[in-house]
Amino acid sequence: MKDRIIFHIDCNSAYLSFEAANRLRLGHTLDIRTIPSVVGGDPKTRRGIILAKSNMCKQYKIQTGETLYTALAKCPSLLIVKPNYKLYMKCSDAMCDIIREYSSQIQRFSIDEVFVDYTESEQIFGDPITVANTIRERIKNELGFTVNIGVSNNKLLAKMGSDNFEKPDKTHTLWPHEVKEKFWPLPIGELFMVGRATEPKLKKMGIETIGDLARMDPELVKLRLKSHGLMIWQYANGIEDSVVRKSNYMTIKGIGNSTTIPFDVDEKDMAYKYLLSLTESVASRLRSSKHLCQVIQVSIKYSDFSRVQHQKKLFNATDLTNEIYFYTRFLFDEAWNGDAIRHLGIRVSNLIPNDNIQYTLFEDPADLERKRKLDATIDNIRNLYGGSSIYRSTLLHSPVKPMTGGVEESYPLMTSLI
DNA sequence: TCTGGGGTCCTAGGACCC
DNA sequence: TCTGGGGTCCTAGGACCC
Repeated sequence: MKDRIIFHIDCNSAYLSFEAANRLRLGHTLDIRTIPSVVGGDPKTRRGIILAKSNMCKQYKIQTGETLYTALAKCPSLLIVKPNYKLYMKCSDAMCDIIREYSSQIQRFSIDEVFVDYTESEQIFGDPITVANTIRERIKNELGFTVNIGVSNNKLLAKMGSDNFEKPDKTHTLWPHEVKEKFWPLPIGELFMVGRATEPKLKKMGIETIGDLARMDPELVKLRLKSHGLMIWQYANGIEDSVVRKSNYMTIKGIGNSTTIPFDVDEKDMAYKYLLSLTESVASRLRSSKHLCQVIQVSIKYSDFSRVQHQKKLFNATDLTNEIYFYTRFLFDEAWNGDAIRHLGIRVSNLIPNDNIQYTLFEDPADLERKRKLDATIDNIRNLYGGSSIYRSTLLHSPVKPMTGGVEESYPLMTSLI
């Protein structure tokens, strides 16, 4: 069988580059990439962490994920921009439009990452490196931001090629014959799927580089780290054969929303209000995806950052806001230990298509139809006039918004496995 | 560095069944 | 019968990604 040719295209400092390009397009004269600047949340609402940073932040040792507070201490003149996800989505769409001109086999891995299967396109467009460079130049010239492109025979090596070598605005190959020389010397923490917890375990085994892991006995790694160990051993050896899937939109596994509350909550009623607001978003997204859920999960993060999570499998699948809210309260009561709450989340999963509603023995089908119609009507009003156009009376005179969380439709979803 | 919000998958233990 | 083993379901928690 013919070897595949895979690209991985990765935006450099995505959110910050998108902001910079947009400001220039609007006529600003300052390119915020040339000064210390970050995209981040609002510290007043306790969402103050850095999501993306300009290259100039490096000299101040500002890190992605740290608080704006500590970053400002390192660099008082730091420019802070609030995130604008609608803009980022537009940039991502525009980038994909360019990429699609060169292959129909593309997979949006996240808002700023795309896999491309170039195998079939080679006979039309020619040399993959030349085309990768063309795509890179076109994105820079037409959209105003830069990308790194990794080229190889599988998705893992393509991704490692775009992530781990010189940035920004570069194309790198990481063909299997280059693995030993270019891939193996990298520190083990750079390997996809080796994170905060796995890295120290590997280091304890004397593994410092990706090559160290690749040369280990796979049985030994599996013994210590189970199936995850075997997987990262294969990754270290450049072994990975998943296909570039057109879209994972149809195979969505769950829908969740969560929020950090601007103040600590220690009253059940206030917690319920946030849960209701979250339920409104989750249930409405569930209905618009045309699914019913069979599992509901509530998670609580306390002010000391410890967290608990309780879930329940339902007897009958549902998409009704009120029914989901009922179980949400039940699960919250079960899980909450009375301590001050910082963060609340709701997730629904075990989804099934909504085209075949099971009527229960104990419920009047006409009554269920009425409830479904009510939800559908509310969804329609919100689609037409916005999320705040219709309020639950309990949320009217409270700090809680009628809906909390939610993502744009067709927002690219990623899975932890590539 | 005192840590957002959106996801997915894996594992271990207990309940329950045959 | 107080004792086995295997299978499946459910739940809580952990790990990883961007």
